[in-house]
Amino acid sequence: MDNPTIKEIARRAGVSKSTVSRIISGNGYSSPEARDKVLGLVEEMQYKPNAVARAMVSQRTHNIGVLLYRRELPIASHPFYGKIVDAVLLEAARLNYSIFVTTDPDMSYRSADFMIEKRVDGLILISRLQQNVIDHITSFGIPFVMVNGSTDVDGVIHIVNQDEEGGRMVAEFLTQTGHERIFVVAGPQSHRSHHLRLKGFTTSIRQAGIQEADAAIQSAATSTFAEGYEIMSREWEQFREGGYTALFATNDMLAMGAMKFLLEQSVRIPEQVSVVGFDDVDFAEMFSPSLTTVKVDTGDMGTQSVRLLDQLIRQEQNVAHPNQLVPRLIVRQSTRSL
Amino acid sequence: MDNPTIKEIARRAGVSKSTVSRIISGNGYSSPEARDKVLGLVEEMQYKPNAVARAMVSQRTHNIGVLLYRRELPIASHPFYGKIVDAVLLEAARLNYSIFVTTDPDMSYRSADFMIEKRVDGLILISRLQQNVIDHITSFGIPFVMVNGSTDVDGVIHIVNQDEEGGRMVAEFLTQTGHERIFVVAGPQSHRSHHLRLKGFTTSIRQAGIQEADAAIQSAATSTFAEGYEIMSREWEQFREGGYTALFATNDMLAMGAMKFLLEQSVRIPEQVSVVGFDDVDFAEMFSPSLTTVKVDTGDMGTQSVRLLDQLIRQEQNVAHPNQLVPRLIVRQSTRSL
DNA sequence: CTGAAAGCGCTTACAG
DNA sequence: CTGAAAGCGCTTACAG
Repeated sequence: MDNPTIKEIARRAGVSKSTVSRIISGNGYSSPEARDKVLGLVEEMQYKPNAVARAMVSQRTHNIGVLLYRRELPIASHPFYGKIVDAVLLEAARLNYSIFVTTDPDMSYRSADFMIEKRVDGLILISRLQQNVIDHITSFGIPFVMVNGSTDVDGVIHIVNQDEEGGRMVAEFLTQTGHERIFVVAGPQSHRSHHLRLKGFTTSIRQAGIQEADAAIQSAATSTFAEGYEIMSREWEQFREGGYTALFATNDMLAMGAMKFLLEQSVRIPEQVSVVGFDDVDFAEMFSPSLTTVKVDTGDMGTQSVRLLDQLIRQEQNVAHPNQLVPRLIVRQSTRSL
Repeated sequence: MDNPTIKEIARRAGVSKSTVSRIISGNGYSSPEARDKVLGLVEEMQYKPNAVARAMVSQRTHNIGVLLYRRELPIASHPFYGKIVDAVLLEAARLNYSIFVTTDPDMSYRSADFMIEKRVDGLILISRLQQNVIDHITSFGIPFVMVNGSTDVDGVIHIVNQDEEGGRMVAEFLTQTGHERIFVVAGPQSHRSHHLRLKGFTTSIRQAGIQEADAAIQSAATSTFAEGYEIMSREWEQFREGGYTALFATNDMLAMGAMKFLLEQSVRIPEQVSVVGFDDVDFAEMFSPSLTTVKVDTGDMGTQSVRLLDQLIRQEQNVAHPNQLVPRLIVRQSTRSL
């Protein structure tokens, strides 16, 4: 029942453990006879090298920890962060790493410490993380990269989208299609992405000579569908009386939550109101009407995070900080020209 | 930079490695003086026990591998399976296991073998897996449980929903609310859950004396939103001319895909057609109109899978096979009484 | 090309 | 209560 060891193979093959090790790992010389014998036994006995023992001597586990800092569910199934995780999984497999996925509802050191005890080769930190957690991780000298974090940190590789540019794209698109009265639902401004999306949007809108926009910015406490719905229902009076022709939310979930409320009030989208989101989560295309949005390349985020982390782990010199990812406006059914 | 070891602590504390080990692990006796000294150093040097070394001697890694057998993205972010993964993550943390999440697009032994090499304590197998993979894993004697697999396997703990019962609930709900002409989109019948949902539905519908239903069953090749949309557009003529007042799909994604097509044809839901799905993925409630569906308790699936696996790992006697989870009909905006 | 020895960082009897 | 020794399953110089 127990897995056979190199020792057992050596015994049966009539050679030393060293020889078996060399043959299996492919490092060093071996005679064809020994090779045939050993490889035959490996096959026959279904020998699987013990990665734990290997890690012990090589001081490399080939494991990477993904830390998803989220206070609540969903975690891995999050419509945005889950996409990053998926890409991480795929790229990690390509580079022969295994992935520990962990979360830390308490936003404490706990899960980071746990990963350190497991001696992961590196860490991928996703979403909101406090400065103190980063300091803590840094103090252990373990390689890590951040993905879409709340804030930039000096010297830390941080993979993010050009969110300000994305916000600008939304503003230009809406103004160029004739919208002037725009209602904005702005996600938590403590998070870099929501902050920059709003900033890019408002800056651009002002440049287009639209002033009223300011008054129509609603702050969302979270970035969820429920929150979008809630805000819209709370501000329904103001919205209706404001003569708004468009709505922009700093992410898709907020946008769709708001949209659902509007649809329930029999507001016709896009005939009466155009709606734009941000992220391009899967559901954006599925919603009815499908949502015009700015696509964030979450696949690239995940892929890059693994590649960069791998470079850090392998101690490559001068690992270049990544360029911010280029967003792309995707026009769907939820918007129209006036 | 390197993590301090027990040896270093021992040296500084002026005691032996054995003593340090006993104090840190809490097994065995130690004097208060030694304890103070050692614990002080642990704190000061930020000592983190090396879980790899511990695993080496204890023959337990406290790691669990989650194998998601899926041919395509999404993986961890899958609207249904991702929920199971989330629950697994949470329960695993509670029981002090770390989770490797892996996938295997080739449906081969590869990722299973990889997990075996990593010497995980056990495996959680989710979704479609071939019998040969199961045989392969079984041959290694590693504890594992299945969650929502394609098929039952003798002696293997398999956590599933009462899908046949759920199908029956849908049929009863629709017939009792006056529907007789029901259009059915049936997901891949090679998968246990789709098969049983359809079976429960058709059996019940026949008992209610409705015969025509048979003719209206459309087979879906996959269980995706795109497939639901595609089928509905392909069968649009037949659907319109058939006078159907209701549509049942064996999962939510198919249902919403079909619904989106209908909405695009200006079909009013539920006024003209009632739609029922199955699963209760997050989107079901968010969709507009929100989808009436049968809730599968994915949270419980994930939680139970970890608990049962833990029992197998700890070699508890007589681990009871779990009861099938009880589904629950959730009536939302997409259905109405005739 | 091969084998004996040391060592990766722990834990666990065992003797004292 | 404490320490020396052996061992978990490998890899890696080193000598031959």
